[in-house]
Amino acid sequence: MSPAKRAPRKPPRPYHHGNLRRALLDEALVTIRAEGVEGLTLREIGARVGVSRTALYRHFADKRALLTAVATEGFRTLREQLVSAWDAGGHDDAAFQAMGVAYIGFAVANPSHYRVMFGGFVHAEVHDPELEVEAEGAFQALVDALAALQRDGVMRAEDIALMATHVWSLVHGVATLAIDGQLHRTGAFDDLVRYSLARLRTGIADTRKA
Amino acid sequence: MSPAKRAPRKPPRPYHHGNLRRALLDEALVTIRAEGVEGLTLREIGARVGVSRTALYRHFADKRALLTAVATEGFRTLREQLVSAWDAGGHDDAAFQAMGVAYIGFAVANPSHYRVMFGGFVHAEVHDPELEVEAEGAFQALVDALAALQRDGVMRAEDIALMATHVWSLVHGVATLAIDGQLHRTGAFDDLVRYSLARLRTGIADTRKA
DNA sequence: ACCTGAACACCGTTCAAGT
DNA sequence: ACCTGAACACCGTTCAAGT
Repeated sequence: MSPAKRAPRKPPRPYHHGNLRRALLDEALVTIRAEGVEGLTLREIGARVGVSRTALYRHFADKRALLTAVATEGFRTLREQLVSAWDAGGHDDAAFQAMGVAYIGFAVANPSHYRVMFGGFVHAEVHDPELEVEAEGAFQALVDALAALQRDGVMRAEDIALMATHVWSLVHGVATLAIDGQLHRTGAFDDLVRYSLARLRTGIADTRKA
Repeated sequence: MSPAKRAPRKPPRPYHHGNLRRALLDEALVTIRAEGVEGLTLREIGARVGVSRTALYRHFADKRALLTAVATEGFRTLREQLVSAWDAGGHDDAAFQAMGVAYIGFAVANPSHYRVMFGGFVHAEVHDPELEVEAEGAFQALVDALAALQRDGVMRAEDIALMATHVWSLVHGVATLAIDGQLHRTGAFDDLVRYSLARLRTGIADTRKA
């Protein structure tokens, strides 16, 4: 049979040839967004993608491996967005604020990803090297920015790991409270982000005479 | 043979007469602490307490109701510890730092409670009045302290809800990162808590001339 | 290689029945 | 009132078998 005349009567499934993995990940994200991580079932994902319940095990060792892949992807995207904000802003004080907005914005825009990244579903004593690399990379973007600002005399010249973790804690706190619907006591969300980042900056700014 | 005539051969179960609820809650906490909220199964709790799988439904409507009860209890304890720290410290600047230490300390000492309180297992659009009251109470303890400090000219006279949420975000961020094992990049945990609370204070302190 | 159905050992929850 | 066993409709995962 020549390739020319063998047009298949049944069009091949779009996930064939290696993109089943991608389709499963996308479907997982949609499901988590709609029903929470708790509501994620492998069977339903398979059904939605149009594949048997066990097809998923060709691409992921188990359910946790799926979630680890989601988290890994999330850290990579987060790092990209942090670096973008820092670079686009010109590596100065305002760019740092923009990084903070980008961090919280990522979490609020991708709550499914963020919850899997930090919800304790993955990190509990599991050592996935790829996940570790991406998580480290995102943290490093923050460290790099702070180091530059310290060099320029904008921020206090203090232990960089302590300062970066302090900053991370604040944006992580705002992000998780927002995602978990705990901010109904406060006014507009944008006002909170602006206020919180301004107070953060005051707390770590270098106020010595030049 | 028997030690005494009135000694029952089968000692009565300790959970009878109303304390089965208490026993179930305690066992749930132990299990969550050991295996995470994910690993909590009603059947195992029943078995551990020495009761059938369905006995639990006499005291809780369903699994979520059990978790809601755990969360409610957690908010109540948290409020008590925050108020204690604030009162014992004499309602001043140092007492506020002590409140911060108490908040983070509660989370780290009671990760099971804390995870259920904020892990998104309960709060998603569920309106439990008792839970709401206790959560509000804990937040109010923070608001009250900040209001007093604003009155005394220690903290900036800014929107109290914004400021309280900012403070809450930071301690919540430190607490959750600690619980989720994300702070291995930083040095000693106590140093981080001290540093972070000091930078928080600088950020919201009133620096006007008297 | 990639996918499938059947099967296994679990879940949360309901319910008729016991004391 | 409080507790029980049996039953139902689900899970994640394994495995022999198909293409």
